[in-house]
Amino acid sequence: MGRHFQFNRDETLSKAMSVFWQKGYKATSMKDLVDEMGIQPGSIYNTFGDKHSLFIESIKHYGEVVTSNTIKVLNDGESPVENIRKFFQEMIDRPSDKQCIGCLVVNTVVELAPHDEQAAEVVNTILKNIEKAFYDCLLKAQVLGQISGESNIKALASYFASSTHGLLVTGKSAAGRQQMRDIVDVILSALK
Amino acid sequence: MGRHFQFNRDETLSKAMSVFWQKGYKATSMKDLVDEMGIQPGSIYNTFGDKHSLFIESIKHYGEVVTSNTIKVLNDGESPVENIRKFFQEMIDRPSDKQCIGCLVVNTVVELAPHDEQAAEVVNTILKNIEKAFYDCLLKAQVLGQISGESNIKALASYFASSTHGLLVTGKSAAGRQQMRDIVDVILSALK
DNA sequence: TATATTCTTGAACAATCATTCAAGATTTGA
DNA sequence: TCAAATCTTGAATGATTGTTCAAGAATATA
Repeated sequence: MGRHFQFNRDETLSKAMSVFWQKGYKATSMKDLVDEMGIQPGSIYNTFGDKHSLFIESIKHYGEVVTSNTIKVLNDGESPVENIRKFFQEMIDRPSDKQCIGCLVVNTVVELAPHDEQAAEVVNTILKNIEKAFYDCLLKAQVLGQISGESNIKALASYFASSTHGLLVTGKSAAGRQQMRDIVDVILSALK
Repeated sequence: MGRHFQFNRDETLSKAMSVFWQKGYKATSMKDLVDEMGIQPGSIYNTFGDKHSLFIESIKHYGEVVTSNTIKVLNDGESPVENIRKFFQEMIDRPSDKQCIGCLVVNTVVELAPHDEQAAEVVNTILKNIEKAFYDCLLKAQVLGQISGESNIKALASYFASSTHGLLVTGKSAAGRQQMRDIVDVILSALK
């Protein structure tokens, strides 16, 4: 019994995530969140706890979306190597979408991870899962004979993850489309 | 005439830079700066203007140091290719130094560049200079016949810059030493 | 319909933020 | 030695921060 919630939990969490994604943790004020989420401070605290808890839940949500999406792209179709190409092609297409806001996980690694243990743990888990997705994909490629059996696919997986971070940073700077394409071409040459 | 400055401008700027480097722009309070720089708010405002101006000057200072250091490493000795290897070797050795604080330029690209035009311009200039240092080095390598004349060295320069960003992000996460070495090995395989 | 329960509101809170400025300290030139 | 000039100090400022809470609104059960 009692009054029902007037808002959808997942929807408001998604909106909070969006604000943190665009502005970063510190630069996002409670006022920003109230404005964007469309509910009052009391409801936010009642539902999500304090600002930090809301942020942690936001990264977790973001991580789930990104991880499952990555796994999907890397497992689609029948050619693992082609899937990795597709993954990086999508990286190039992203920055022009919306307003070039990069990746919440990378943003968090840079802004908070060194001083926020809880945030560090969450993002490290996400990064590990994405690296594992690369590893699984490379293993398939190796089994299919698309890449040499002598390749160090553990190293390659770490490399692709790190290259992704690099692209996300580069994409936030003044890098142009062609430059991003050039970089991706070289990154993918590691598969030859 | 009038009272002399009781502090060294460059020394206090260097200390401010250090705080911004460790904590980020938003997370650094004026109190932090007063404590670390060892001078009172009035002196800071009198000498550097407001917090934002002090930050801009801090990145510029950081950029000069990093750019000249990169140029030095990439031009040392007689083997350009070997210099690139050395550059990335130093990247691996860094994270354990001090407390793994990454790179102020990359931190700024992520935290401020999308919303702070002035900061964006400063860091983009720095990034362009570092990429140019890679380009000049690769050009030398090509002239010396260390890499193929058909290599797209403009693309390679962008790639090495982006790979550096990636390593700086990866180094801030839970990545271990061996993982960093693995990644650098693959990065450098683009030179073969 | 009355009561208990639960969510919503938004004003109020203390803490912290960046910034200012008048008073004091130090120096130079007269 | 006095006066003008300039730097230093740190308390005070008003704005903004994250958070709380009492009052009001909505719902379920009896």
